Amino acid sequence: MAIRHGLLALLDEGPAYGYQLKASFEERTGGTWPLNIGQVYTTLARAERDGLVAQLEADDEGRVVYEITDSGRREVARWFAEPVRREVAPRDELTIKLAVAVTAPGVDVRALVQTQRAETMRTLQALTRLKIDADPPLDGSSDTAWHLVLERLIFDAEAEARWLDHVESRLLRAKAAAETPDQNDPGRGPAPGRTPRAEQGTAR
Amino acid sequence: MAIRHGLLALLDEGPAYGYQLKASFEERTGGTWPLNIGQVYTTLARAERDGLVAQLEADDEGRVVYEITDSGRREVARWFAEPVRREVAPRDELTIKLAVAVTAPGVDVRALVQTQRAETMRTLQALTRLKIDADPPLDGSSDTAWHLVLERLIFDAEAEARWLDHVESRLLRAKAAAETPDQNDPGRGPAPGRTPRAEQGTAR
DNA sequence: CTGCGTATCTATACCGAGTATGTATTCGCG
DNA sequence: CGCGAATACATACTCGGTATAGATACGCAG
Repeated sequence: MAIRHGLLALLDEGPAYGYQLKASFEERTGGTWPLNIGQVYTTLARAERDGLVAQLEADDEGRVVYEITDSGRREVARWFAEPVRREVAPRDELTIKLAVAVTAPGVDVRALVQTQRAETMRTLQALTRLKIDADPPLDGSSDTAWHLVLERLIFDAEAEARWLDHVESRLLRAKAAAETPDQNDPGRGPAPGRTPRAEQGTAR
Repeated sequence: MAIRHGLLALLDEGPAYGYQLKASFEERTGGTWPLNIGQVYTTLARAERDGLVAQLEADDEGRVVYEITDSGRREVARWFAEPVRREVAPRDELTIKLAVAVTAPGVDVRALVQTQRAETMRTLQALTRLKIDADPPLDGSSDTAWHLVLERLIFDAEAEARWLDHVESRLLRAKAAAETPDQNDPGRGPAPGRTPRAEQGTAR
């Protein structure tokens, strides 16, 4: 519902038509998040269905202008007042991939991690370059939003890189533990020659 | 396509039916990502349509068993070999909210940030508690995957908290800069009245 | 042993986000 | 003039995700 609320918040600043909303939204995120125009119209249609916005009469050029309703205004206020709750963790493709990979036989997890790390660092560098180029408008200019978005992307990419390093060191430690099957770690080392969890889940 | 590939990778280890796949998937992520069973069937149906899996004859109990095809196997290999590329930044609700909030009139951004920070810290603590409880199976046990997932969630939550702090300090500096419009900050303060990088991305 | 709840198993309808495409008009510009 | 880009709206489609329905099997309390 992020898009819906975002558009609603824009409409809270005054009536607008679809294309205008698309442009406003993209401007605020510095083009980081291009919005498909079709999505704007369907989202507006759904918001209208739910009584959050209403169509005004078309303007001089025949454009369909939308206006926020009282109900919509309340919804925007609620959206801003309530924090985003991460009850269900967002499904991240990389995390899924690694979770499956470490438990699947015959997957070279270390290669996977290293390939991914290189890619993540590439992303991170591209973002950093963008940030340097676009440098710091310390004022309250309209670019602040775009900077915040950019910095969020950087923080996330850094977290991803750190996690990949962490995964790698964990893999190394697991490997070391497996290769020194002497005691000294009572009961932890898996029995050599067999893969734990040969069964799994829905035992038939 | 994360779900599709995840299920495909599971099928790469041997034929299975829908419910089994759901259970396997959830087991590998320690229940972090409950998978709606309906999604499994539709995903399997689409994968079958695309020639990645095929139905075997129903087993003794009449369950619909799927098998991966050669094409599917290639797809899995490709998935593991290629890194996840973040070409288009994922749309994060919080980031959208803040980007809109800082440019919207009449939104108390600092309150928003603080409310969100409290919520993020709550999430982070809950995750940390989980991690401590479930503690470290340093072996190659079946819990490794679940630990990785959990740690990823923690890293992400930490990044979010750090970002919120960063946003707050940026807001403070902007406020300070606005309240002391004297110089004394050579070259940093933007020329009053104009915004650098007015173009950028989707130039309006 | 009867029946109630829970787990297993499949299936379909629906929604929202996202993409692709089609169509028409306006506007800058060589 | 005309061509391409920008503006503007609309629809069809895919995919991930949720809700719900319905069927059978199983444990176990009364």
